[in-house]
Amino acid sequence: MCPVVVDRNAKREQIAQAALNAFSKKGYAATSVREIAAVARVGKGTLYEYFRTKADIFLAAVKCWLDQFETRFFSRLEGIDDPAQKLAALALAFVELVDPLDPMDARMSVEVIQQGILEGGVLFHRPHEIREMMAGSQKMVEQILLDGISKGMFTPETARHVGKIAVNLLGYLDGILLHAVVTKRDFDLEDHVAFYINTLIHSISGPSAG
Amino acid sequence: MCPVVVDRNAKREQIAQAALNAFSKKGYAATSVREIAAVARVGKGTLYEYFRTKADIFLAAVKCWLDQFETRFFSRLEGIDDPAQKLAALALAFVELVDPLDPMDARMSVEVIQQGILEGGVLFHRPHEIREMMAGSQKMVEQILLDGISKGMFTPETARHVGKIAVNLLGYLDGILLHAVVTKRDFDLEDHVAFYINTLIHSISGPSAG
Amino acid sequence: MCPVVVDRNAKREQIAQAALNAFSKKGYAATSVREIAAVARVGKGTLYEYFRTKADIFLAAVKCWLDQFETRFFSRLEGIDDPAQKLAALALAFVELVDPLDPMDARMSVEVIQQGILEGGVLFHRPHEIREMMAGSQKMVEQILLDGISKGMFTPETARHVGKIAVNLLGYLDGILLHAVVTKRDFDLEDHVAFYINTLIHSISGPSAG
Amino acid sequence: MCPVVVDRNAKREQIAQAALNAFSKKGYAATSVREIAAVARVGKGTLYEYFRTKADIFLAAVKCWLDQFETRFFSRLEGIDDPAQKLAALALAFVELVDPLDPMDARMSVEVIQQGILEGGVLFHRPHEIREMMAGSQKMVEQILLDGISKGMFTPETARHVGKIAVNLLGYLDGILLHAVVTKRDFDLEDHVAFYINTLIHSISGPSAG
DNA sequence: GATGAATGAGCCTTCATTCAT
DNA sequence: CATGAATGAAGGCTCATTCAT
Repeated sequence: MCPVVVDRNAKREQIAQAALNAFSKKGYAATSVREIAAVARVGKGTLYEYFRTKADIFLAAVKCWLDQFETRFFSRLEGIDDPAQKLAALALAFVELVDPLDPMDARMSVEVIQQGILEGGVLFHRPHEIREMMAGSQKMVEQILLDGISKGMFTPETARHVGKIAVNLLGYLDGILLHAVVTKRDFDLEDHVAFYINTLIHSISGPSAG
Repeated sequence: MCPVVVDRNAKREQIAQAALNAFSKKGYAATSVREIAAVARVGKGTLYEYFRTKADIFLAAVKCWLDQFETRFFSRLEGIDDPAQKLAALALAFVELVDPLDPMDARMSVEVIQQGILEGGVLFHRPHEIREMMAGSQKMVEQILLDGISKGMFTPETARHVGKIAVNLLGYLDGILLHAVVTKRDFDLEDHVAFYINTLIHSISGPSAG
Repeated sequence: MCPVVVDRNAKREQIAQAALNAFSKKGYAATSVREIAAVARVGKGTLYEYFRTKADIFLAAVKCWLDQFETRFFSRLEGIDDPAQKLAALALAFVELVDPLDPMDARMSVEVIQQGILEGGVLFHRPHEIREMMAGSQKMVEQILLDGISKGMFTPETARHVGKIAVNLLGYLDGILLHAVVTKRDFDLEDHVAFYINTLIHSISGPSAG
Repeated sequence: MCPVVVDRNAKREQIAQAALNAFSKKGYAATSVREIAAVARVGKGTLYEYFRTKADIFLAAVKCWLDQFETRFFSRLEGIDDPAQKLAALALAFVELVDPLDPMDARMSVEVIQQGILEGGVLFHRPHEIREMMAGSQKMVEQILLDGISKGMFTPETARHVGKIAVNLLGYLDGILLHAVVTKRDFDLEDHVAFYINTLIHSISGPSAG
């Protein structure tokens, strides 16, 4: 007559968020379904009402993580117009989003890479999903570069390398973040990134930029 | 009085090598000791004659991997004197050592990072080991830079940034390699790395370099 | 909201009882959890829903055994008032509770002793538990003796030895039971015990008892 | 031409002795063949030159234990003539042979009982061996009693009960020793045994003994 | 819809025994 | 004769998944 209406999507989201917390602490393999259920404050069986397998839960957690990351990320870039400043802001946003004491983001990055690389990894046969995760950021960086060129701030020659520059920048950011996390940050991350960005901007700026 | 004589060290090494193959395919958690034994072509019990635990086997595999990497690496740099060329060679060595079809190295990198980052990871409480693994490469890059400065090829100002430049370079290389592996190399890795190195060298070279 | 309701305590008890049967047949070490599960008619995994380890199962089985023993034991002594008769009844109860064809009690005694004595035994570091198991019986015997003294049936001098007499009696009973079990009862157990009790009672009875 | 002559029996004995030490510390199941070999200071393979199985080693250890026990035992009784004193000496010999700090004897007793009682126990299908182990002591006690009777120190009626008295005495001694070991001797063992013996002797002595 | 009791495949590890030397 | 390297069966235990309620 009056069935309890539950927003299935909301609950899925809640579970995915809980799973994200769990997975980013101990990784996919070491996180048990029981733990996820406990963190999500639902019964173990309930998980299987919303997801078919543990792997599905992981996928949802990854999506959850990406969404949150994007949201936080864009809010950092809002209102910045100058392309050079925008590049710097983008890089620093990456950096600042990694809390050295709770480096959930970095851990999830590694876990995602892991699961995508390894045979038998949860994402191994889903290159599409992985490709998609990365495409967004690349487009964004390219856009900034093209904008700078059209504004005359970056040399026209830069146009020939936008793809390379974007991929390199994102690769660098991921790599330096990993190093920071792995070494428990025994170097000044912000400083290093700023140095990289300065060099980059300098190399693509026209002579008038000096 | 006359027991079977076996070179225990050689056998350890052989097992470690086999374990390396196994671990780099499926990761630590997903690789069972049974599989390791099968790859090493020994009985399951034999593993425990040479190692106390699965974690110990992993450690040995990591060491094995590092050793091999260093060996191959140094052989690439032999006989190169020009600092700029040396930097380029170093970067390309990194790149070329990652076989896109069997990217063992990248996978082990990720696995090692993983085990070092994650709570309960095999390397979690061994930051010393991890730090050590990374220190060698950094020193090497710094040495090349200083050499270039003393030879007047790199600007004296570069001296103030050798640490940063080295860390950034290595971070970049790891990051871009990961991207290459994860995306199954849908960009031209060598080209991207060459571009990065050119930009770097250009930015630290004196005006006469132009 | 509406999960399967199971009386967890009842199930624990049921498993403990099954474990008791298994352990008393083959001992702690030689009984596998698989066997316990089979006897309890549950899955292997289910055991671990109710107990943390095999050792915990053993402990529960021991408690189960003690409880049952006490219950059967007290029912034998009910309604007997005469102290001498009570001593005799107590001894015979011990005896009769050991079925020569299924001498579970004696076997569990030995197993408990074993696990308590041996380095690495499950009960080795729980002297408290063992002490407690034994204290009850001793108190009971002492009470009977004191009762007999106050009724003038046992000599006042007996009072000085109640502790010794009780410990000796219980030691004797355990020892003679073990012999009976070990030798598969090739002597008349009841007769021997009766003889011992008669001698004991005679030695502590006043001259008027003659 | 000149083969090394090794006294196989001596080596067997040496191994059995080492095994005895090992078994009496941790019991049959928990003692590994490797440990026995280590204690015996021989190679693991060597054990199998002298024994067919671990069970055989245990048997030899048991025999070794019994032999030593008897030897020590008889040396205590030498030169005592008075039957009553002899009984007392015999009982105290039992007691004194159990070192409270290294209660090897008691542990071996339990282990032997264990292995004889339990299904699958090493001695389970060897009742003959067990029977034999016990027969010697019983005969000895009976002999003392008969001697006392013929000397007029024990009542003629005692003759009807020599078997019972002997079995009871030995049962008592085993039982009280076990209690002493299990409770880590929290009662005065010698005192209790002396009390038992006094009562026994008193009950079988003629009126003139008073 | 929600739950947690139940399960067995599969994990890492130990160990008695064999056998080449 | 003496050895220890090699082994696989078997052990205790975990955990993703199912299912009755």
